[in-house]
Amino acid sequence: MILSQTAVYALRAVLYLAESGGRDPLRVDDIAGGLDVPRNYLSKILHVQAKAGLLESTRGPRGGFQLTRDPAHLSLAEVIAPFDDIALNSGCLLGRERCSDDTPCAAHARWRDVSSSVRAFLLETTIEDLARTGAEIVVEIET
Amino acid sequence: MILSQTAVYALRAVLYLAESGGRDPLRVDDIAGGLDVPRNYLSKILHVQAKAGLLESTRGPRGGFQLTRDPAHLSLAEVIAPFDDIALNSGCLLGRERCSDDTPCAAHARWRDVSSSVRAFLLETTIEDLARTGAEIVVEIET
DNA sequence: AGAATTAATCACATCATCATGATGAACACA
DNA sequence: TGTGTTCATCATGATGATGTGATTAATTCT
Repeated sequence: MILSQTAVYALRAVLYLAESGGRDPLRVDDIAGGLDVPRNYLSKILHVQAKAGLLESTRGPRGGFQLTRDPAHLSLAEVIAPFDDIALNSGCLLGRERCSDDTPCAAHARWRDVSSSVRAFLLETTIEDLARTGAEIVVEIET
Repeated sequence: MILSQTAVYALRAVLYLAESGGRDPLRVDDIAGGLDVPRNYLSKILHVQAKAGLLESTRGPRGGFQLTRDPAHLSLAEVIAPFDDIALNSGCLLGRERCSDDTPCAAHARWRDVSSSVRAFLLETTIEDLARTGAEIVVEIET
């Protein structure tokens, strides 16, 4: 899988918040229930996102989590960043050094194109893009 | 990382064999030493590749591992297959189902292009492609 | 046959990821 | 003030990926 389970949870939670209008905070219990994701695990993930500034958390009655950012200007990369290393090894697929710039292997240029297209996708796609035609968020993950 | 450590070891080992001419078998000790990779761990990996038919192993003196295939017709995908699931989730990035074909989200088509370009790269690039201008295989992996 | 060499295998150890249950800390509201 | 609600955090466990050391099995060569 290209994203860790944690990053997928993070994305789906942010998406869930974006699709819920975002007027009042949503509780962890509701988000976890809606996504069918482990509650306490999600709680930690949301906490990390709050510390990263993407979410605002409020405790006590009527508390919960809210987006602090406009989904139209929130990239997938930003949501993923606290969990997965997005660098995606822009150099060689195998982590070679001699293969970076000076003496590229025959596949080097093609790989660079491919890997940078993945990066570009994550940087340029917004949460709003995913939300549009808001297909329901489904549990099924490839085994 | 897009590939597991194990898959990277597998690729580098096959590459090492391809670059060594392949006339006589190479011992695990030599490959592991040349790549600076854990010996016994590599041994298991090579064993799996032998069972997959990519390598031939011979025991006893003058034994070791040899490629059974022409590097020019051996794709990265074939080398990786026994270790990493190459499927790369051709559907939605988030594993949604409703987002597959009928009601794609706004990002769906772009992601499908990106993910299929990764798949195409792995399927179409050969070991020989990597070996050409045979940049030395270096240990450094992005932390 | 016997000794040396080499892969194959076994038995663990270590670590990160993913996950659960219980408890603590902040907050709203009567 | 007190009570319930909610996030925050702690302690622990399960699992798989990665890695290590010792032993076994097959093969070659003398």
